[in-house]
Amino acid sequence: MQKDIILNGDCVEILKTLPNKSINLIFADPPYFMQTEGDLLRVGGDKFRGVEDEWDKFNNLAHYDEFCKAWLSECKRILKDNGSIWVIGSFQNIFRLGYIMQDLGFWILNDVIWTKPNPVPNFKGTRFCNAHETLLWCAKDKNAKYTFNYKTMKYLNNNKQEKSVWNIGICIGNERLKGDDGKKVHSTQKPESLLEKVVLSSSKEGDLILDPFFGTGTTGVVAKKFGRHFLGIEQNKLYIQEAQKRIDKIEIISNKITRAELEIKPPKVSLKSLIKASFLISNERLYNKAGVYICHLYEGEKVRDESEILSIHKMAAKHLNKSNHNGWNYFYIMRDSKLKSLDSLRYEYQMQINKLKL
Amino acid sequence: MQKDIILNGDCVEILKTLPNKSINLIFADPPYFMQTEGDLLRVGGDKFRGVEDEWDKFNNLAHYDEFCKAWLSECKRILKDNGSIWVIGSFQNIFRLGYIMQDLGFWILNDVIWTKPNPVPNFKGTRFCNAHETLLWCAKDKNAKYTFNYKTMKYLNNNKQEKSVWNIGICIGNERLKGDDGKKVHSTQKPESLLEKVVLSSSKEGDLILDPFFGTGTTGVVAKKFGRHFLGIEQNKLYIQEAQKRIDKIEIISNKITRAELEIKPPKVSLKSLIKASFLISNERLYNKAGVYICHLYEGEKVRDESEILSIHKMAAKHLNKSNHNGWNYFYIMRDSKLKSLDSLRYEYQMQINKLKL
DNA sequence: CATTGATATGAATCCTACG
DNA sequence: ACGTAGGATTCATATCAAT
Repeated sequence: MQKDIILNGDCVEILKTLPNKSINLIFADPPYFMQTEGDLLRVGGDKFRGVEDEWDKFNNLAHYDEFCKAWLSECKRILKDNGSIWVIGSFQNIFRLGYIMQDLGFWILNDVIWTKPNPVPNFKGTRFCNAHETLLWCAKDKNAKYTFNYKTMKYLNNNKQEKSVWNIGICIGNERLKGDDGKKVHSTQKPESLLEKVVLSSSKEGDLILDPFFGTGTTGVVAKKFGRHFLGIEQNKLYIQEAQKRIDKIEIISNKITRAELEIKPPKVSLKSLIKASFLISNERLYNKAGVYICHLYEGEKVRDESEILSIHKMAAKHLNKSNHNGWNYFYIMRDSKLKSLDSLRYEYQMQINKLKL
Repeated sequence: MQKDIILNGDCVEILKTLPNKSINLIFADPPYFMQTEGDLLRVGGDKFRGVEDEWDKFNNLAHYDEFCKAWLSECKRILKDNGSIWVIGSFQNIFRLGYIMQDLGFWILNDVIWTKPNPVPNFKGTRFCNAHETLLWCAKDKNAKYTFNYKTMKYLNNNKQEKSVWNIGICIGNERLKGDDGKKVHSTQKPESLLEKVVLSSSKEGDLILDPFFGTGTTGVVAKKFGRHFLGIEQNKLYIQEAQKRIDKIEIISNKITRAELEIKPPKVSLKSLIKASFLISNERLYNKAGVYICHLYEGEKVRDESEILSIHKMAAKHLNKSNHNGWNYFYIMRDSKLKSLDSLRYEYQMQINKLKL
């Protein structure tokens, strides 16, 4: 299957040609069906140019629904079982999209709010200024596994759990593509920083990311930058040209964030193997963080205190008066009159194993 | 029709008894159909108590849809033509609600995001922390008029246009109703500050506000406080008791904000009537803000410059090189060697008229 | 009384690899 | 597919006890 290309043509027709379960991640920014009528004039009388493109014209809601069912059904078919899909919209269309996706069996993981510090104001003072758009992030079905680089997102959010509300400026300045006439090339170009969160949170290095409404290629730019592959679908040849120019300029970044190295799980190590490798001594005494003796190793896999034989986790929980706790983080051994955590031992063991393999 | 009472019984059945076009504003906080399964344990093993109420149980999405179609249809019937409706939900249900409301012909004015600075975290690190809920604000149909106290909301937002994203803390502390056991009375009590924005933005003093899922009565509390009437529907008698206790304690506030006095429009006055009342002189010269002569009054309704006869608005626009402009704010006359705006004259004229009426 | 620290809790679609 | 065991996972705020 070809990668890192932009296919020119009708979205649904091209989606139909793609093989089943072949895509890791989909980002879709479909027409919003804005249903605007007449001209909106700024104070002073010049015309506000929002979205007036032919691609945003539909006869009615039913027509729009039908279109969305078609492309979303194909997306579900071509998505890998452990893939996920992002769809962006605004109040005009996001309720159509969400409803249809639920009906198709997609399982909503989050609705993410993109709040804009610099939205287009409501010129006429007739409503609240529409200062956000909504993204739907869905797994293929209720029980499907999916990639979520939780720790990466936490790290990038000042070491706090990332929330469902993202504050990101709209695409302006140098990032915004402009034609020779100085006018914006695409009426709804998305900011790269928005796509960066999408890509970093829900894909891995080398993944294939599909964007069925590629436009001027923000998805391709970010995918390439972070070492993912992309596949674009776009009807408009001018957009494709502009997108390709942008993408060709991008240099690939590879670091612990793009490679999602923060997501690496602690090594699976047994107490027995730690004893065998002389990281622990048979029947060795275990202490808590404060250096208080709690229990001792017992027959390899268990620990024993004054009354019971338990797993390290159950024993830790018992002495913390909780129903469960991670024993690796709770227990310490004494080495050279200093406390040393079991957790650090398993990492050291893992490193030794890795060296032996080389 | 009775007001300021809480009706006990089935939501849809009671809605059916209410007369057509009798309600100014609806605020609906329906069950969300959370679809949780099993227990969610906190670190340490104690159970998280979210929504486990019977009222949030439905067989499936189709069952939930059917329920929502029923109560939303009745809401549309009883809403006045110039009324509006607010509905709150989260990603589990808001796409059902939005889709159904669009199908019923409601016209979405805004989807407002309630972002929470203090949400329940995602304990297991499996998704983005769900830190918001969504409110839909809709008019009865596409062409319906509706109340929006734009200037009031702007005033309350540090004189900036209020946006579609509201940052409000969840309901905790003294505001949160607790039983004798110290546990929350209602699992989803909404903060009063949320309802305050709803009521102040989209209703007038004396309006009748319906809440078909009254719960512990936050809507009633805020409605009474701001001089609106309310009508509650609630199945649970305990909730009704608690709500009534809260409401009885409330004292009514009446000021320029609750009375929406900032919304008063400039008086509709003709140039002719200003001349007739001697606020203007026939053929009087008009100046711009800088005191530069622009044109003079011409036959009562128009103004004339060196080349054209136009309305004051078109003339202002012409001299500003715009396609339109408010002439009342652009033009000044000379009185006692000082400039005086046409705008101030129409207010003075209006005041004189009002005094004569008394 | 002010400050610090421990504990409780809020609309939640909340684990996963292995046998 | 299903059960089981191992073990990974939270932020803001209110309350209350201790200093």
